[in-house]
Amino acid sequence: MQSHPTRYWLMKAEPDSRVVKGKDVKFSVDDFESAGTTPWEGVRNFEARNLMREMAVGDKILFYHSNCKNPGIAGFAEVSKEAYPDYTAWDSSHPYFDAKTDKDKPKWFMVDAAFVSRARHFVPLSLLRFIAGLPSSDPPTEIAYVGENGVKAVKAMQLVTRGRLSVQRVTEECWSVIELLAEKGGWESMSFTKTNAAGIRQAKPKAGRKTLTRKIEVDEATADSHKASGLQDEGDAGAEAKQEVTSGRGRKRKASDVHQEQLGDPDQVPRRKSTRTKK
DNA sequence: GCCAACGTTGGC
DNA sequence: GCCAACGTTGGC
Repeated sequence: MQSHPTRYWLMKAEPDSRVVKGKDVKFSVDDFESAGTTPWEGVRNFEARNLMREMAVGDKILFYHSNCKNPGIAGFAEVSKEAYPDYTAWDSSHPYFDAKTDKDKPKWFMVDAAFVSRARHFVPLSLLRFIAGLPSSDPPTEIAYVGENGVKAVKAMQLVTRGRLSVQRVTEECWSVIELLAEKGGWESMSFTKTNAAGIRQAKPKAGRKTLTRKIEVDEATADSHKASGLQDEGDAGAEAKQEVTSGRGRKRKASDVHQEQLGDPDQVPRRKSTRTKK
């Protein structure tokens, strides 16, 4: 039934409890497994939204644990319902209510995702970063089975090169590598946490941005949440594809991610899919 | 339209 | 909890 080839995506959720407006937004692989199918609500980022609108039933999803002690891919899922308006944006009691949208012209969308399986071996981000930092395309012996193409695929993952988008496109090669890693494991004896074995990681540039300038005292007031909600319009901006990253402050990227989520029914526990919510 | 400030994401 | 990365807002 799909009129086009299956596509692959990576979607993040936060497995640790975090209370937002009185509701715990945590959504771990355990929660996902229990829920079976869940609406991916709360995404309030244009690029992430646009990607969800490209999803078709049957597309595969890498379920990622974000903003936690041990981030990484915890399971597999698939799109079970195409994008439709995210009704939580109209729920004024909801943490991610967006007063700027109206039902006649939905701005935010969500898809339904169905849990498929857990990763037999949790695939930590640290492993992916380690692979991405390898000097060549030769995988270490422990995971020789991923092959050179596998290493190349990981090196190109947005999860590694970009990071912040909570809904990302993933190549078929990448999907295969993650699936293999999750199935076979083998890196248990390696140590690449933090400084990781090769010390790779992206070293950080140090001079970078000047954002540091700001650190003022912000009162963390609770800001209204409206701010980020976006105002851009929906028009689809979609595509923006790439842009350059200018140096200095003005970087420009394009989209971003962000989503959060919320709850579904009053009875149900709210689940968060996205990573970070705003405070 | 540019760019500085700001607020958030999210790894560590 | 810290802070780097970066999207977004808003002044000009």
